[in-house]
Formats: sequence, structure tokens, C-alpha cells
Amino acid sequence: MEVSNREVARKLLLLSELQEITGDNVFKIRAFYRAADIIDRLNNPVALMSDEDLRLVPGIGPAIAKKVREIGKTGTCNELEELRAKVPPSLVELLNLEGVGPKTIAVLWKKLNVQCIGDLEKAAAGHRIRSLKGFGEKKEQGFLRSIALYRAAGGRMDRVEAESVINNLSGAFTPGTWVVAGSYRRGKSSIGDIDIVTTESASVINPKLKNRVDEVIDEGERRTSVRVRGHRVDIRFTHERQLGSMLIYLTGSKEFNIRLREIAIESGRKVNEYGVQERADGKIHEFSNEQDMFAFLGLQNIIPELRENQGEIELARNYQLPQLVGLTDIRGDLHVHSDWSDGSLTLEQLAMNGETLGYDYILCSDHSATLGITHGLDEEKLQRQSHEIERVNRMGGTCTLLHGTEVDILVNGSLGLQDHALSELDLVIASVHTSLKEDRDSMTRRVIMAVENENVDIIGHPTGRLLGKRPPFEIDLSRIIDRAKETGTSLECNASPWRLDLDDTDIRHSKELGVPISIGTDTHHEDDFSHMRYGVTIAQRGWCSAKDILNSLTLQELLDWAS
DNA sequence: GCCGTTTTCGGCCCGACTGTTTTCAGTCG
Repeated sequence: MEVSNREVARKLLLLSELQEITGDNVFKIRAFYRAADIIDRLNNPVALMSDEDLRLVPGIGPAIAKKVREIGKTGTCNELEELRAKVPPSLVELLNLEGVGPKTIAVLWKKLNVQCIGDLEKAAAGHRIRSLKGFGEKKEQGFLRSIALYRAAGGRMDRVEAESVINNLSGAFTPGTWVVAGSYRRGKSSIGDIDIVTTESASVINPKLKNRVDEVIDEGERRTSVRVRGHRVDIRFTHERQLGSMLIYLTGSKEFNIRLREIAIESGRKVNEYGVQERADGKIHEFSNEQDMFAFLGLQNIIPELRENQGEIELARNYQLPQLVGLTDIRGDLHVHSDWSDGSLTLEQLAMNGETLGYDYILCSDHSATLGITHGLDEEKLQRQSHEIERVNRMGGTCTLLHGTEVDILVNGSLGLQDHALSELDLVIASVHTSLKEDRDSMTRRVIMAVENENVDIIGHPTGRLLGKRPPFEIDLSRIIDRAKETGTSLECNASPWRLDLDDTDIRHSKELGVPISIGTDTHHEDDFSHMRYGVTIAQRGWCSAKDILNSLTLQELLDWAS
């Protein structure tokens, strides 16, 4: 079986982590780290790529290409195995502890034979750390706290959790003086920590934080870090006149900032969070907004959602960034449940909500009857629903209810409703809800069968992940995307903040092959309609323009597309 | 280890804060 890009990337990442602990050249380590990240985002399987094609990928040179081919063939490579023999791989987990880096790990391992987190805990509790040169009592206590924190950690946040953490702190700031930056602002589907930029001063804000946080991690005039409900929040204080550069700096991504700084170096300048500095005379140019700073660097304004160093900077230099889809391009919601299955709204209420939102259409897509827990519809009930939908549409609202279903893809790849019933519907979503643990090949073939069914228009939440709760199915998405392109089937960007499935990079791959993306909120309750904004953000991160999005079509265009 | 519209060798983003130090290394974002 072919080794997936993810596996190759993991091996290269492990290699770079072990190199870090052994104190290898930092630039070499970074080269491996970067290569891992690049390969993880690549669509074409590197295991199948020729040497020449591999070398054409920026960031992959002769040495890494050789290792990639080795891993592609054997699942591992020589250098990795040699390092594993020399360094206990369990040490790598220590890198996850806050305040513990490769140098610290190397010392602990060599001097105290610490090989895993448990060992470190015992050494710290037994006060054996403080005897080491460069270590003291505070470090010892810090390790114990980091271990406790790591074990209790809820991991990454979904966007709803992130918003509640932000709300916890919002009272400390004067409205209009602060902006949430970081991965939250870039619209990522999951968020590690929260970054905030404020124009209020540290002396004003720091005291106000005390009773709103679990812990103050560190506190300064320029930056304060706190912990709220187990999550780290970094706050940077800035002057209004430097807000632009500080926002760019703290919004990231890290890779984006590095590329930006490289570009500045080309013209003899230095970029930091305070502005752009001329190397020659030290003069600093300050920017109160991001757009001015981008313009100064010769770049088109780059929206936060694109700042991942995935080609956007090069396009911005030529003023060729695409016009991305926006919320106002969305003419309807293509995944909504009613009280005919497990939703809470009546058909009339769906139409009324659509009207309030200014939509031209809403796809009523209740579950099929095979899914016991959701009181799904069988063929007969589906027909009765059809009459009801006609009745609601005759009431003359401005939002048309389309009749569809979210039909189950059964374990053998057949669908939970008969073809004759499906062919009567306006649009059909097909989704996997059961037997989620199948192997990669079976799951892929199962979904491809649904793609190939001529009545199926959209594959719903194609990877089945639930953020932070359930990993994606084992599935070969590149095969699904290829087949969807051939059959003209759309793939869903499920806008539920707990799914966001497909995610940005998969959306970009689909879009690049011309597979239409359908954004649906998977609404079950009235509040869920507002999740459309999350879906649009992910589509922006996937470089989609309005033309790439199925529900930016007019009602007539959509019906023509489906027929 | 990668890379080149100054370079095939000599660079590689930049700064804040802590702890352990008598000037800085390590970590983090």
C-alpha cells in the first residue's frame, strides 16, 4: 500500500524533532520541519512522484527528496532509524510541555536519564533538577506545572470555544480598542491559543485581567500572557500609529511573517511588530493600518484568511490575488433539517428564516430512514413532505424551499433511499453516518459509489470528523475529489463549527480541480443558520471565489446544474 | 538542508520575557 503524504510528513517531523534534541544544525532542522509541512499540504502523493517532480517542489532539495523516496518505499529512512536507536523517541513528547525545549530535554536526558514525562515528574518531585547547572527551584516547579497542564489540556479549541474565551476577557478592554488576531482572525477551524492586540496600555489592562483569568503566565509592558479556562491568551500592547504592523505580526501565520521579512530584506529593510526599518539609516516607517504597510512593501492587501505563505504573497506582489467569496455572495443554505427528521423547525419556519436571511432558497435535507436515531424519512414520508413543501412555497414567500434529503451512504455503498425516490428530489446530499471504522480502501470505494450515483449531487461532510472529538475517517480524499470532478458531483463544506468538513486545504484541492463546493450549515436549530459565516471563512481559506461555490448560483442556475 | 534578478557559498525573521545569571541562553510566538 502506498504511503500517504501525512505519514511521510509525520516521519520527517519526527526526524526534525530528534535532530533538535541531539542538537543538530538549526537550519537543517528547519529545512526538515518546513518540508514536512509542505508535504502535508500537497495534493499529489509524494510516494508516487518522480525524483524530478519532487525536486521541483520548493523546499525540497536533493537530500530531502532522497529521504522522501526512501520513506515512500520502506515507511522509514536510515537517518530516522539511526536517531531512534540513539535517542529515546519518548523524549519527543516532552517538547509539548510549556517551557521545555530541545536544549532542556537534552540536558535532562543526559544528566538525569529522563526519558519520558513520568521520569521528569519524578525528578522534579524528588528535587533532583535543582542540582543541575542553569536550573533552579523555579524551573523545577515550572516543570511540574507544565506536566499537570499538559495532562489536563483540552487541546485545541473550536471556534465557538474560542469565542467564549474571548468573551471572558472582553470586559477588560474598552470597546473599539482591541482586536483578536492570531489563528482565530485567520479563520482557522481549530485554534491553539488566543492573541489580542490592544491600543490601551499595559498599566490600564494588566490590573483588570487579574480577576478574569486562571493564571498570569507572564506580565510585561509590551506583552502579557494569561491562561483562561486552560487556554493561553497573549495580549500585545501597541500605539495606534503602529497598530498595522502589530496586527500583521500577531495575526501571522508564522510562515507568512517569515516570508514577509525575507521580502523586506530584499529591499534593504527589516520588518518587525513596530514597523518597517531601513537598514541603511535605521529610519522606522510606522503604519496605523495593515493595508498601508502591505502597500509600502509593494503588496496588494492580503486578507487574514489567506496569510499562510501558500502562494498568496507572490500573487500579492503582482496584484493578482483572487476575488474571494463573501457572505453576501451566498444565495441560500444547502443543508438544513426540519422537524420531519431531527431538526426543531417546521417547514414554514425554514422558509421564514431563509427570507429573514435574504436567501433565495433553502435546501430542506432531512435524514433518510435508515438512520434510526434521527427519525428519518422513508420513500412514502418523503412524498408527503414533498406536498407540504409545495404548499409552503405556494404561500408566496421570497425564499424557495427546495426538496432534498441527506441520504445515508450504507456500508455496502448503496443509499438509504431508492433511486426512484431520489430522482424526484431537487437536490440530494449523500453522507456517511454509520460504520465509521472501515479501512481506507473500503471507505473510499463506498463513498465513490455514492459519487457515481447519478441522483447524488453533493457529498455531505466528506471526512466525518468532529473537531476535537472524532478524527476524520480513513479515506483517500484525492480519489474522491478526482471522481467527483468526473461525475460533476459537489463536495460539501459543512459550516457547523464542530465539523468544518471539508477543511481549507481539501477545499483548495477540490476547487483547483473544478469540483464545486457546497456550503451548508447542517442546521437543526434556528441559531445554526448563523454558522454560514464559518463555512464562508473556510471557503476563503480554500481560495474559493463565488464561482466555485454552488450556493452562489441563482435558484434557476442551481436547478439547471442539478438536472 | 535549501536557495539565488547582489550570491553555487554564505546566508537563513525578529523580538519579548523568564530564570539563572553577573551578561545570557532558552523558549515562545
